[in-house]
Amino acid sequence: MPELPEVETVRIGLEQSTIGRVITEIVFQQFADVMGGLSSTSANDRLSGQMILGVRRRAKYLIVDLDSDDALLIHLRMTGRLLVVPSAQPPIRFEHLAIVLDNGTDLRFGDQRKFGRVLLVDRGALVHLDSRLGFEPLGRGFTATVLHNGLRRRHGKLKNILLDQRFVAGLGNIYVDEALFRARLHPLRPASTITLEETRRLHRAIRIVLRQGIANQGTTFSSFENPYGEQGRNASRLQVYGKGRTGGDCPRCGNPLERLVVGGRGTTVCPTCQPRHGDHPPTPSPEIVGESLNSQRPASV
DNA sequence: CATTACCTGCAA
DNA sequence: TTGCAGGTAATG
Repeated sequence: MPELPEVETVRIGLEQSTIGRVITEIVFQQFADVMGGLSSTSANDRLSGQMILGVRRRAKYLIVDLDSDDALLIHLRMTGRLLVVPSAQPPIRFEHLAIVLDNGTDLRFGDQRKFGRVLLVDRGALVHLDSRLGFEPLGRGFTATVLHNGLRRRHGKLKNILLDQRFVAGLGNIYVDEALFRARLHPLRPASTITLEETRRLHRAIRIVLRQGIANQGTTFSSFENPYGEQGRNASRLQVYGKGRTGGDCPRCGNPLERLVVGGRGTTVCPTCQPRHGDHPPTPSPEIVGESLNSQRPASV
């Protein structure tokens, strides 16, 4: 389930191996609509001969800048994969598109569930994308103050708002649950009631879990891999995500984790450490254990 | 605001 | 056989 750290991991991988390469051919495979209805002929006409100038990320989108005014706008959604492989290699699993490059490698896009897209867009059109996305949570503009101001004027459940890409762009289900746990905030907490002190914890937690995810090259829960087919190492660093289903215990207080549905998504909380109402500190003092949690934090990105 | 559609593999 | 997984757009 690619979220910001996974998409960033893919971006870094693509940057290392595709910049300066020229597209020689586009080959459509299983899913004809992977480019949003663009035909194979049109895709080849417009893309062949174009050089890849850079690979950017905005929220969970990848933007491959080309040397005309074009860009490839890629979203992996749930199960999309991008791999760099030798051109002679047979199609990857669920391959929908092969972008043949001039150095004997292909950029291959596959997606079991066909939610993901590789769109050819005018680069100028990206401002519209940008305008409907909120803060980059690792960007300079995303401060605790900004987060606090945003949360207090929103009404709704904290988790829903953190998942809203128009507010903060790049968080998904995994990292929201992790950030809320680290900040000791309940996902159902009305966002407008969050205090500045709590917001500072949340802000810090968001940045820590995302940076840790990137440093570990993403969370491989089932199928995520980087463009070279390597799995992410972050799954073992998760504190709560995925443990609620299996009856796991809170890594901070040892009580059983709880599973609920928030905004239609499976959610794991510690009912003790993430009290639903109020600003009371969790019953067991988190300080000592909390230090060891923080010690997992990787070098800043 | 919440729910459904989009898809498919896999666990229950 | 059912339903869950979840990012986003569309719909109620």
